[in-house]
Amino acid sequence: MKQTKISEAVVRRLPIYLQVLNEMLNREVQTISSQDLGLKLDLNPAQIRKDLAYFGEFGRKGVGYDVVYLIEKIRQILKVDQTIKVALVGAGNLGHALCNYNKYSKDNMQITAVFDIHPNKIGTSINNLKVLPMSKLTQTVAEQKIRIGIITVPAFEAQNVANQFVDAGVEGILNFAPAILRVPDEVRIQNADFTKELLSLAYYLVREGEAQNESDLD
Amino acid sequence: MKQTKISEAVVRRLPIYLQVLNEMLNREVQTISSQDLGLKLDLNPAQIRKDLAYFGEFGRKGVGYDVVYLIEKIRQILKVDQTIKVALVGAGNLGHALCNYNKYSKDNMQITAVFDIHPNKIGTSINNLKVLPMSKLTQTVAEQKIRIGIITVPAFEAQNVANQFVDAGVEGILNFAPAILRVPDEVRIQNADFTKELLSLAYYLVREGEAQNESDLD
DNA sequence: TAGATTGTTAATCGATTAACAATC
DNA sequence: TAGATTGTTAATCGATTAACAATC
Repeated sequence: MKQTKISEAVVRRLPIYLQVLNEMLNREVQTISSQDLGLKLDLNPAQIRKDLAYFGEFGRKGVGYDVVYLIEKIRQILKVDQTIKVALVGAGNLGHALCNYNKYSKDNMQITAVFDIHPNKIGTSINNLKVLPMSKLTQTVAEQKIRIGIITVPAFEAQNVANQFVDAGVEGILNFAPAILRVPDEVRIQNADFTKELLSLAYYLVREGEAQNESDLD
Repeated sequence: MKQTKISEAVVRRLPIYLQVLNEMLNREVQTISSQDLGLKLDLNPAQIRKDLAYFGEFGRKGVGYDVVYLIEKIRQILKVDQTIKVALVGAGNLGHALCNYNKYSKDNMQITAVFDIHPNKIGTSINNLKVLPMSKLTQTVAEQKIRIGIITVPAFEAQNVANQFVDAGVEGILNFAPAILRVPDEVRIQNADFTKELLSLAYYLVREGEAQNESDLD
């Protein structure tokens, strides 16, 4: 109703807030101000207040935000107050890593099915999950009400897997393959390709023989 | 000299351009226009031209961009025309995955040393690299002229590893742990935490029982 | 009450896009 | 020459920040 169309930048900050809030929870902090949050995250307090205000009035003037309550609210916003089921295709090292993270996560996102294209992977177990053949994907997604697909296959297989996820009816795809995927508009794609992260990090290196001259003007 | 201070958004797009250009190269395409690139990437052609123009005049009016030449130029900008050495701490599944990617990558970023905190990992091999104890980190970074550190340890160990990387003199850190790391300003931190990616993806799911009403106004 | 901090409006800043002269 | 496409300026759009009344 009041939803003005939330920008991606805002949505990307919500999980970061959640992370700090969970840390606060562990330290049994009751209340946190936008000021404190801003200090921890190098963000402007006004921005944090504005981000949260898109979704409701979660704070108390003169006091700040109740940690437990704000966690609950952000979880609702992100829809992880309910369990969200996730399927993963690509039972390699990266697939294993994600399944393990999953096991220890407090978030309500659960990888409940793992698939692979290659016969030698099928039938092996990851975290008590049997690796299934791709032929079982559509059926499993429907039966288990899986809503998100994760792609951890090599780039050249990624589009094919994405197509199958889309046909099976997932609403979002997290893609780790270094490939540009085409999917219908109604399916959300999120890319998490660390080769690109690494390349953009390299940009900020100082080229050998080039002095850094940032301090010149101080 | 002409460097007006390039925004992060621009830097993050450069690896994406590089990816498409490499695909074009494989298909033996000689020349590509900002129009075509924009179509492939869902980006505005003017934005692409502007991004590239920050760094020089790489195109030809009426013709477009020479694929080979532009790849070369973007690699120079990202500083991956030279080999950049990378160290990784955390020889778990994720560490393995990154080392493997690395092996097949055409980019000049090389993981040349792997470390772990836990004695049972030390001495094992990943991709012909012996896993070293943390005590060897400083020395190895110096000797091998390693410039980037990757952190693939659990969250509670991440800050400690980051400190050691900083002390050893790396210029950038790619952090996969779901933790907020504090490092000096001159060290660049890039976070690649997929738990956050997954959470922000969940935001775009349609809550059960809520009809999607985007098509109402068409 | 005095101090602190929210939610929100207005001001600022920066990024994206449109438009077009230059030119291949 | 006519058509295409760049590099760049100006216009637009959107995101961040400052400021402050409301209020705990």
